[in-house]
This record gives sequence, C-alpha cells and structure tokens, in this order.
Amino acid sequence: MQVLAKSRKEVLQEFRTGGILQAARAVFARNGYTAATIDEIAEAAGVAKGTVYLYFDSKRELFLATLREGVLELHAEVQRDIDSAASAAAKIRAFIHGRLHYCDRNRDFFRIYYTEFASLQVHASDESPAFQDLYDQQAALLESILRRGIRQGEIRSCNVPRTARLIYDLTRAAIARHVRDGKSNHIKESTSELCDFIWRGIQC
Amino acid sequence: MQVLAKSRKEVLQEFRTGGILQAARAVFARNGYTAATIDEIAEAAGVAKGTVYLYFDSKRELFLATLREGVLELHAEVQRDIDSAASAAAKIRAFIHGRLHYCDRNRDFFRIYYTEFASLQVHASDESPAFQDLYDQQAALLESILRRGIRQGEIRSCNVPRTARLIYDLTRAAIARHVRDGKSNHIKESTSELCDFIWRGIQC
DNA sequence: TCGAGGATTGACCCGTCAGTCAGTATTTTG
DNA sequence: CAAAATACTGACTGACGGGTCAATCCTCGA
Repeated sequence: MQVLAKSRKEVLQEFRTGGILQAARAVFARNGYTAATIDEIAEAAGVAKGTVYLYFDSKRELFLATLREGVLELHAEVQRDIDSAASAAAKIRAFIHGRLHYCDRNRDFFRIYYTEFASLQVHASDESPAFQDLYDQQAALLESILRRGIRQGEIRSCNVPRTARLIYDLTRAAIARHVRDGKSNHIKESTSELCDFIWRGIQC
Repeated sequence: MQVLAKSRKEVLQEFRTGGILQAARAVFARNGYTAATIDEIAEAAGVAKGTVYLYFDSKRELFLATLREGVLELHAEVQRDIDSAASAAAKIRAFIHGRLHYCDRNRDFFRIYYTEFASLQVHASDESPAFQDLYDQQAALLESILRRGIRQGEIRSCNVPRTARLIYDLTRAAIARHVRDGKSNHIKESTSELCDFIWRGIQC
C-alpha cells in the first residue's frame, strides 16, 4: 500500500494546492497584494487559515506561486503558437494573439501580472531576478524573431532589443485595455490593428 | 499687520507643505505606497509625525497630492512644447520628448506615476475618476494631433483613440526603461527611435 | 518681560493581519 | 477496534503603523 498511500497523499496535496492557488489568484486580483488577506484567501478556498500555511510558507510565497503558475502557462501556450507560425509577421501576430487570448481567459492572472510587472520595473527587490529572467526570456524570444525577419529581408534593420521591448510593451498595454474594458470578443481585431501599427506605423 | 501676519502664515504653510511633499515623493518612490510609512516621510521632511497631519488629512491624501503635483507640472510643460511645434510629426515628437525630459529630471515622480497608473488600470477605486480624467485629457491631446495630421494628409487613416493610446503607452514604457536604466543622456536618441518606430513601423 | 494664540511634538491608542500551535478530526495501520 | 499518524482548525500573539492629542515650544503684540 506504500505506493497507493503516497499517490493518495500526492492527490490531496495537488487538490489543496490548486484550490488555494485559485482562490489566491482571485483575491489578489481583486484587492492587490497588500489589501488581500490570508483569511480571505482561506475562506475563498474553503479551508482554515492554518491550512494555507501547510501548503505555502508565507503570503509573499503564495503570491509568487500564483504569479509563476500563470506566467509559465502563458509562456508555454504562446511558445506553441509561435512555433507553428512561419514568417516573422505571423510569429509576431502569434505572440500578440496568444497573449491576448490567454489573458482574456485568465483576467485575474493578468491583473496580478500587470501590476507586479510595473512595480518590478520600478522597485528593485529580492525576488526580482527570478521574474526578470522570465520576462527577459520572452523579450529574447521576440528578439530572435526580429533578427530572423531582418536577415530574411522581411523586417527593416533596427535596434533589435529596443524594438522587441516596444512590441512587448505594446502588447501588454493592449491587453490591459481589453481586460479593463471587459470585451472578450474582438481579440482578432485588436490583434490585427496592433500588428498593422507595428508593421506600418502611422505615416501616410 | 493683518496682511503681513497672513502672508507670514501662508509662507510657513507653503514651506511645510512643499517640504513634506518633497519628502513624500522620495519615500513613496523608494518604497511604494504601502511600504512607505508616515514616520519615514516625517523624518525625511525633518518634522514630527503629527505635523504631517496638520498639512494633510491622511496618508492616502498625501500620496494623491504628491501624484497630482507632478502630473500637473508634467502636463503643463508638455503642453507648452506641443504648442510650439507645427506639424503633427513635430507635435508627437514634442509629446514624447517633453515627457521623457520631465520624467528624467523627476524620477521619483515617475516611479509613483507609473505604478499608480498600472494599478488604476486594473483596480477600480474611489479616487480613480479624478486621475482618469487627467490621463484621458492627455490621450485627447494626442487624439487631436492625430486627427489634424490625418486631415492634412500627414498621417494615414486609423482608429484614432486606439492609436493615441498606443503612442501614450509606448511613451510611458520608454520612460520606464530610461528611469530604470539610469541613463540621463540619450533622451534625444530615444525620442528619435521611438518616433521612427511610430512613424514607419518595422516593415522593410 | 509677559502671556495668549498658534505651531509642533512624539508617546500613545487601537485596529489589522501575518504567522503559530495546541487541540481536534480523520485516516491508516497493526 | 485501538492507537498511531496525518490533516486540519481557528483562537491567539506580536509587530506594525495610521492617526490622535495633551503637553511643550515659539512668536509677537502689549
């Protein structure tokens, strides 16, 4: 019964962890990190406060776990979309559309992601490096798309890291508006408009 | 002596208010709203905690006053720059350059502005409307520049409000990188690169 | 110089909440 | 079924910090 017992324990572990993470995501998204309380998260998850601390060491760690979970899932999904696109233009479109699509389905996650990203930009902190790496990795992804596009004559020569950042920033801002305005339709249109802007600029 | 007495009081009022605002700006920028304490701000301003409450009703109000002061000054400066530019391209450049220039000189302000903007985007709050108006007013400024450019054949037809937002977002993101990376030079270059991106896109 | 009125101070009050842990419930094992 | 192990609970603690206010300090006119 050793194997089964262990499996049962694992299942329970996963069940609780998942439930708490889901509750935390909602509460953090609604109130922001500071205003959210462990009591509220515990209640939302249907467990006692103490139980939360059986699965996560601290409020901060719970928050970071919530963030990390979403970021990893987002990145994996977007990566898939990009890989199945051919041209640089299509890959950039996949980058934008994949993100919009994921965040539209996971608005709570995006709220956390967005504010945390902003404060990370501005306040150096201890756990910054870990997330900075995740972000940089995404920027690097865009950079390689751009470089390939330039090499193949699809994209004009430009400062690649800087341009990658601009596209990344534009995408984030576009998602913010989407999430804020609450329209879950029009994702395709938003993507097209944004791609058009990035591609052609505003010049006549 | 009525007039003089009043004037003296006013001078003192202004002196204290200014000192506290300045200290608050630095402390809020360094620690963020929640982690900042009134004790720390009071110490930085060289007054006792109670004195802070003689000039501002609450922590939140002090924060908002700090933010408002900067936003108004920024907007006034940028407005001047835009007014003295002729073409749409020059006005957009003035919009970007003016902001970069101001925030580069007032980095503490920008840190506050940036994080607050992000959380405003995501969490509806009581005092949102007042600041939302300020932001919208800036977006409207950009919109009228765009419309004029389109009318005069300088800019191609596009979704004006959306495009204005994109330019606004790009500018903010560019400043964030500047402030984060700490280079106070290269403002002109950054402006040019950004204008180029907005104008021509990345297409070959 | 005196004292009235205003400005300033900082010790204190009090609500909040992250984190703890002794006790209870549930499951497993022998 | 008893007892050991494991999971869970929620009342409690201690730190923290926003906000207060009685006491003190200054300034200035008489």
